[in-house]
Amino acid sequence: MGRAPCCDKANVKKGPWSPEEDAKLKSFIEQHGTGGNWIALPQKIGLKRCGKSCRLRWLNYLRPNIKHGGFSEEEDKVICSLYVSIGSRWSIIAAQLPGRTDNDIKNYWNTRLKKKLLGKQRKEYQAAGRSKGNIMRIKQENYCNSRIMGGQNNQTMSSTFLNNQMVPYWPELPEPVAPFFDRPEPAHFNDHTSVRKLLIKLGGSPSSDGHPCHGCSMNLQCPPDLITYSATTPDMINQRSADMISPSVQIDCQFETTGYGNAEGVAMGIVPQESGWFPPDIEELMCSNVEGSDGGLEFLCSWDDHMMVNNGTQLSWKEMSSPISLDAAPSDYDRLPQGMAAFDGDQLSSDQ
DNA sequence: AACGACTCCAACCGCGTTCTC
DNA sequence: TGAGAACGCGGTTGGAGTCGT
Repeated sequence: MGRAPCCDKANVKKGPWSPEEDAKLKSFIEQHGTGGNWIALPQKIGLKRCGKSCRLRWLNYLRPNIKHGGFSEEEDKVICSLYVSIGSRWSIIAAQLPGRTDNDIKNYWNTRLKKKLLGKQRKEYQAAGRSKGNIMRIKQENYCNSRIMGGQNNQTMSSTFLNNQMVPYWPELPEPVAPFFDRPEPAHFNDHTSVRKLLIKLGGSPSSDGHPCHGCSMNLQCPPDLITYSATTPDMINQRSADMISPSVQIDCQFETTGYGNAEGVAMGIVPQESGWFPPDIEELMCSNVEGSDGGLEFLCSWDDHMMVNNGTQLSWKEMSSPISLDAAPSDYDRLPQGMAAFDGDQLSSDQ
């Protein structure tokens, strides 16, 4: 038995909203709130719209204090940083950018930001005319230096982020174990995942031999086989997963994680190092993030270190106290009871 | 001016999660 | 406790606008 439709599809209007419909919806919600039931709301107002459509329209367009377009550099950085950390969880990212909606950020990322980053990096690579090996070596040194210099604790990261001085500290969110065999084959290039991995890579740098910290003066232990790891059976994967979260490898190998996590939120998963895993243009880009470029990704380098390591100790998700509020996401607006006027007033007055 | 390619974004769709009874 | 309803989210699509030829 399939899922019941949320509304009578035959009797609902679809497509762009008219100014009259907008006015009706806005006026009603401002006066009465949503009543906690989007499905019933269109009937109350006399709109021939699906409740879900009303909700979307309100959240993405009619809600007070919505900003459209004109993303700042700071916002770009926050989006990229959070994308690296948590992936395409647009609602969480949106919660950190006041006035932005998840849909807006998603569109911005897919249509502009991603291309902007890719385009810049390609140009610089072509202009630099450097060999991949040289660039990787430079970047690796850069990464290791930043790692050695790193040492900020949670609190410092929190305050600097809140002052907009630095990209945020954002721990890996816990996810169900996503085994390594989930990674796409080269022939099935997964754009979201791969671009994210790319950003992670640009934020740090593996060495050419596959060890992320080869030559680094810190005593980092990261078995090379974890980097070029491959497993073909669930048993192998489980065993490797257990290995992965042992204390000796957690800290260093986090840098190469895909963002997957185990139940405790300890990130697991390895970005494949084999040449040819990324498509040619992405591989080219991966090698083009040279020191001193203004491609806009350098901030990821220092941030990745801090993101994963706190005073030399791997923290689980539960142990971390994110400075970024997960509450008060824009979508919480519609949960407000009828007495939402106070909230509205505060929001509006602070914005005017 | 006309046309096709491309870009952008509002809106839709489907599915996992949460809530309610 | 389980089923159905509703919510919330991320991926995708359609079409209007823009650009290049």
